[in-house]
Amino acid sequence: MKNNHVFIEKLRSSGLRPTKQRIEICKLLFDRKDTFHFSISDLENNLENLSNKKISLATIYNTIHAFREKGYLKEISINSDKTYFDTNTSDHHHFFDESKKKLIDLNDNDLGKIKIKKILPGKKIKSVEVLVRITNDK
Amino acid sequence: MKNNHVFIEKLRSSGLRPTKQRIEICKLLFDRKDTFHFSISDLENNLENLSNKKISLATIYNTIHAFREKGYLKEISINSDKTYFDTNTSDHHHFFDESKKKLIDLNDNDLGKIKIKKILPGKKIKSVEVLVRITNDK
DNA sequence: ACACTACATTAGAATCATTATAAATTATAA
DNA sequence: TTATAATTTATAATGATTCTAATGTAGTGT
Repeated sequence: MKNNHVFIEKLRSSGLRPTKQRIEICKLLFDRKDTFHFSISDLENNLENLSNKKISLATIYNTIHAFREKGYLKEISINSDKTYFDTNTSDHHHFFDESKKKLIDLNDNDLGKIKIKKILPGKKIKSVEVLVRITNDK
Repeated sequence: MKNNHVFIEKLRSSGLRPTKQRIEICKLLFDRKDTFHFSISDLENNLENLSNKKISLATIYNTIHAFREKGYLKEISINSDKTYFDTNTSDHHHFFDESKKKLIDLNDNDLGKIKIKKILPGKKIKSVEVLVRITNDK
């Protein structure tokens, strides 16, 4: 259980005012052992259950976008009606379980090295994202 | 310039009735040398310019979804407000040029083999998608 | 050729995630 | 404490996609 102070510092040091809504969302996202993959509606539901203070949907969107800009979160590319975010911001990839609509981390050991041989002059690589779609095996 | 007959056969052989709308869309998508990456609105614009018959938006959606189901098209995972499709249905991956908002094919030679070492019991791999985001070098 | 039926097309309405707006509230610095 | 700039909020607007139900059309059998 982390102290609020940790989050207040985290926010302040990246130029975000530590409001109670932001701290509440930090606690939910970052005060946990495992990676958290979530959509805005997941987050909304979790906030409603775990804290009795209601945070407006607009604030949830604003906060998550601010957190993404500050590098607290990674956005994950899935073709889905919803956008997914990941509290694990390190270089890594994902399974997407199409039956459960759940993301699963693939860490370095789970995936061979990816070698990109094509070079485009004047361009640089910003990120490499691998998504492995899986389904129930029949 | 391909003959309509080619498309009529293509459609019929996969169980789709060769209607004039479907043939028109086939001509636009598949009567070209290079891969075509497009969104529904791209397609809509192209249809409006290149053919004088108007095809309703609902039909464009229906047709593209049917074509995807029949394997004529691949859907591409980018985080975007729009869904993108690709006339190249072979196993391949993409650059996404974030400056130009354009997709570029990566063919087999452009990318080393991707090895997935993690196995989840009861699950099978449906697809592997690699997206390499690039920006202007500077 | 005719009629039948299942499949397709269509305009417009509905849906739903996300973004914008503008008024009220709050954090911070002076 | 006060000023001001950032933040939160309810609500409206947006826009891609899906749904609906009426009309049209292709293919089959007669």
